[in-house]
Parts: sequence; C-alpha cells; structure tokens
Amino acid sequence: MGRVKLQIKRIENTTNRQVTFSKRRNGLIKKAYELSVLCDVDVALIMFSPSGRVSLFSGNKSIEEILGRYVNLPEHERGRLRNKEFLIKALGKLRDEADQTHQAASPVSIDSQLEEFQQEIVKCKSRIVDMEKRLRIFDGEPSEITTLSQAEYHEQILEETLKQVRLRKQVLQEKYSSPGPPPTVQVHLPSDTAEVSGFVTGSSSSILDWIPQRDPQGSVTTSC
Amino acid sequence: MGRVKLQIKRIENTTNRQVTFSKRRNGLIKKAYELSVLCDVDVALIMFSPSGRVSLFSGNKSIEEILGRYVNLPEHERGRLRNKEFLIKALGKLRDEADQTHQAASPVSIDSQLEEFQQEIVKCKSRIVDMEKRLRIFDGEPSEITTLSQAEYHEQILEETLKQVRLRKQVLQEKYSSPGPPPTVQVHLPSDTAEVSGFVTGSSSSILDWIPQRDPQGSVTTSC
DNA sequence: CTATCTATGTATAATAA
DNA sequence: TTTATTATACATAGATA
Repeated sequence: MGRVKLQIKRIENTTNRQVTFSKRRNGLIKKAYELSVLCDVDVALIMFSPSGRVSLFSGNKSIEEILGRYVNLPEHERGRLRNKEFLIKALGKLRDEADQTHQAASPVSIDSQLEEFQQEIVKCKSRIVDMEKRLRIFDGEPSEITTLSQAEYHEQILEETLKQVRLRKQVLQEKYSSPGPPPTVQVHLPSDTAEVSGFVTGSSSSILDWIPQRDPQGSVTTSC
Repeated sequence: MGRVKLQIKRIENTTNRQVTFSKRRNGLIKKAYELSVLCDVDVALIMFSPSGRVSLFSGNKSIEEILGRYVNLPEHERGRLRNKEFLIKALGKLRDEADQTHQAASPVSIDSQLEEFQQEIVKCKSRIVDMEKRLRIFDGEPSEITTLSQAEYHEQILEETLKQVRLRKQVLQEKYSSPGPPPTVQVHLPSDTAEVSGFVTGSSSSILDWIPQRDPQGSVTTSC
C-alpha cells in the first residue's frame, strides 16, 4: 500500500509502529462497522494498542452481549475454522516469499533463528525481573526495602509524585467546572467504539466523518 | 469499491448479502491479522454470520486470553461490565477445554519449537508493556494524565502505595531503635492493603493468573 | 498523537462459473 | 457457499506540518 509494498512483519521503528497502529486501527474499525451494517451481523473487535490501551468496536449490540453470545455457543459451533483456514493460507504465502528471499539473499538457518529467539527471550525475561523488582518496591516488600534511608527515599519520591498528581487533578477539576466546554470530546460511533482511557484529542474530525451519527446503543461507557 | 460505489446500508438481497459477508469477513480477518503482526498487538475479532455461524480471529494469543485480558481490565479503562462474573467463569471454562485439546497432540518439530519461542517472546513483551504502564503511574509525569478519572485513579494508587512504604519505614525504624523485641506493627489498613497489592501485582496481567500460558492452537506463527 | 497529501498497493462489487 | 476475473473504489506508507 502506499508508496511501497509492506512486509507483514513487526515494524521495529517505534514511531512508525504507533503511527501505523493508529491508522490501521481506524481502518479496521471502519471495515468492521461496514460489515456489521452491510450484512446485518454482530461484530465485536477488541484491540490493545502498543501502549496498552484498549480500543473497542461492536455493532448494534454491546461488547458484552456479543462476548456472552460467543461463550454460550456449544463447543462444536465455536470452531476456529475461519481463522485457521485463513492463517494457513496466509502463512503459506508468507513462507513462499520468505523462502525466495532466503534463497536469494542471506540464508538464515533455523538454528540461528532459534538462537536469536532464545536471546530475545532471555533479554525480555531479565527486563521483566528488573521491572518486577521496581514494582515490588511499591508493595512495601521487605526484601526490596531494607534500610531506613531507602524507605525514606521512596517515601519522598511518592510524596512528590502524589503532590504532582493532586495538582494535576485540581487543574482538571477547574477545567470541568468552568463555563467553557470540557477539553475532551466524547466519541460516539454508531456503536460503542472508544479509546478507553484514551480521549480524542482533536475535534471529532477523524474516523467519525464516514460514519452517520446515531444514538449509541451499547453501554461500554467511556470514562473520560 | 469495485465497479460502483456502495452505500453503507443493509444489503437487502439475501444472496448478495451472504456473498459480501463471505468476502468482507476474509478481508477483515486479514486486516486484523496484519495489524496484530505489524504493530505487535493483541487483537480479537468475533463475527456472527448471517446464518448464525461464528467466525473468529485472534492474534498471537488465544481468543480466550484476549477476551480475558479485556474482561479483567480495571473498570475505568473499560467501562462497566454488568456480566463480568459470568464472562470470567465462562472464559475459564473455555480455557480448560482448550487446554485439554492442546494436551492431546504435541508434535515436537523444530517449527513448533520456533513457534513456542515466538509465543514466549510475545507473551514476555505484552507483560513488559503492562508493567511499563503500571510503573508509569509512579513516574509522576502529569502530561500523561488528561482526565479527572485518571488523576483520581493515580492519586488513589499513590496514596495506598505511600501507606505501604510508610508502614515499611516504621518497621525499619523500630528495628533500629529497639534491636531486641520484634517490631509491633500498629498501623491500620489490613484490608486496604489487599486492594493496593491487588492492583500492583495484578492489573491487566492478572489475566495470566487464570489463563494458561499456552496457546491452545499452537499451529502456526499466529494461532487462533 | 492527529491531519493532510500523493503514489501505489489492496479490497471488493458485479458477474459468471 | 467458494472461486476467478476485472474495473474501480479504498486504504495506507511515507513525508510533512
């Protein structure tokens, strides 16, 4: 698409990845919306953004209704048939492409790929260990805070952070209570689509334009 | 698209509607797949065809895992779920079934090992993302907080954490000042504590606690 | 992060099988 | 229902603001 053909593999550049996510998420929601209207079917779509926020879409019904309908299906009807077929097909194509690439360029052996993955895992795990340690500090875990000065240090940091957050809260409260309109815009797609815990920063001139306004029926309320 | 511009409204002709569904469903799944790979995010997609059959897609993780992650989100990030308990129970059941299915067959090829590593990496990374999110609360970067509910949420977390650290500090003080008898903790908050720890240790990754660390469909690079 | 623009890559409506 | 063809409508990568 666009100027170049894009390989379907993880985009390593963080900025590009986020931008692409933002664009494609909107595209995907649009397609889901069109499908649900054109074919009059229930569609539920849940996406977790790279930053951990969740984006939702569902047709006329609420997400929970659709999830409920899904989990209530008899086991034999809950098949993953569609998905599996598609993936097999898609991956077959990818493999062919990869094969050609490998033959033409650098022959990456399975072994070295395995090794690469293992290294990646080790890296990730050590990072996780580190983060867990940092998080444990806030649990008051005795094994993490062993001296008084450490405790005082953390106390100080937390106090400062708390102060900042309260300040921020105050600012936001004033914004909401003042005569002017609130700075955040509540999104209303025909169904419940929302960047939950997110917010539409600009005016409502994005993906909403192509969707006719209608009363939202679902009830996944955006809490922002 | 195609020869004419299509109005986004229910297709009345049954045959056309079904054909369109079939094609667009595949297109939507493909897009969802690309998004999940390109941007390294979790995506879950559920569609009910006009004839009532269900079509699914989910990225690296199993659909149960992603739905679980969604259901387990803190309320302010997702909106109220009226049937949360029900969904959790139902998803748990699905998890068990998937588990049994998975145990039935285990081809130990290099390919499947590669896959397992890839899945492991994806899991680690998603965990890192979650933890980063939790750690960001303690960064005290006010620009991250743009809504009142976010501010209140952070404030609450920080208050509880501060309590924890002060408790720890008190314990340490007593240890230093009276090196004999074991320190008696005289600080309140036995029940509050549980809540805070619950967040700090749980949060969105609490999903990992009740959903298996395996993909039930470990077949290809991406599974169902 | 969002918007806009342009050149291209894709998806797909209509049709036929 | 799925597949193949083809003409068009759309989506979007990359650059830029």
